[in-house]
Amino acid sequence: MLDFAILGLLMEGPRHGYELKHALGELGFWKVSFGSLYPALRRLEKRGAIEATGGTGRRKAYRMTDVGRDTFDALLSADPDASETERAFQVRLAFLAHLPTDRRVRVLEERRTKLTEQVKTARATLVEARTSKKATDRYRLALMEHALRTTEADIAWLDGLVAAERRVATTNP
Amino acid sequence: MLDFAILGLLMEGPRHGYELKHALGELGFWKVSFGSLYPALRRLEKRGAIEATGGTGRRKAYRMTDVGRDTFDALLSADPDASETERAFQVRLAFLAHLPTDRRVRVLEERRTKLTEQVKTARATLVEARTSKKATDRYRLALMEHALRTTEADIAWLDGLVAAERRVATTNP
DNA sequence: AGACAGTTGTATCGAATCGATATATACTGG
DNA sequence: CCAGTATATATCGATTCGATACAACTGTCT
Repeated sequence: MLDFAILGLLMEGPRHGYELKHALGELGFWKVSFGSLYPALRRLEKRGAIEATGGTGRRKAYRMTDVGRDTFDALLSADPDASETERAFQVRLAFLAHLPTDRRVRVLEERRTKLTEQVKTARATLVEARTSKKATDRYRLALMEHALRTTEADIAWLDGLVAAERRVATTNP
Repeated sequence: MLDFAILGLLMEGPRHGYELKHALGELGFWKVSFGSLYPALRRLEKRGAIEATGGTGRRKAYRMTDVGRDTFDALLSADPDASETERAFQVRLAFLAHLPTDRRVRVLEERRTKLTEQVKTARATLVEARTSKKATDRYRLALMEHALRTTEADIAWLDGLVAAERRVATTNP
């Protein structure tokens, strides 16, 4: 996933490691560590997906290669299977603009489906915990409720994104 | 952190691996993998914190030892440093009831402080992104906004927990 | 009874990621 | 000019992940 994210960022021009880390961090959902980042850059370089261009001073700027662009397109277009992680989805979302509208909506709706199932089981678990003979710990109940509410909020957010996408699609056909 | 979580769950009685995985999953914030769980059990057993008691059939139930109880207390009482992870906090929260009220409030408020700082920088980043010359990608903006709103919701949630804690403290002094 | 499918349960492998730490250069305020 | 902070790359060991294998137990259909 980190490889995907790096490639996505490099699509907009050369960057060096530190910049990539900050750019990722700014998205708000992943403060990637140097221990992940630099090995990832090495990985991508070895595969020929990126190449180092002498940066200013001690900086080592990397830029995309044709292989890299192909790799990125492949990762972006691969339809997300059910086992896709929260983080994987968010990275995909960050670069969703590279896909055509209909594909975007599909990605969003698949995620929605998954979250809806999660909410269903979470609700069941919560009911179980509340009606259970032996009282569940107050803080653990709070954690469950919070997780549930957060997921519901995520669904609402997705709905907003889908609506926006459809709006753009109709006004700009 | 997994070790901490396992110990916390075992505080309430013997459990076997599969049960521990499900119990953790039910809390809603961590679907731990077998690849993490079984090595962790091995780790704890080697340290003498837990011991296997012959479970039914192929099950291997583990129970706490005195060493384990001490380890758990130490982990629980150690005041969380600033670098504490989201997940570390949530695990701590799951077992917060083992601490006295004043310590509980302190844990919650330290977390609150941290999230408040996060909100501050996230807001700044967002303003920067919106007013920047080169327009930021729509989906990346959406990700930032969502991360911000989620964090704000987390803060409100924490406030609720603190309020509840104080209520309990005064009605039940 | 027997066969077959699904759930339960433990285990292990390689790879990705983390968190801490080391080190060194550039910038900035006093 | 010096001290402190931000920038920047790098590496280490340990943790966690995701996939997979496999075995035993629990039905259920015939």
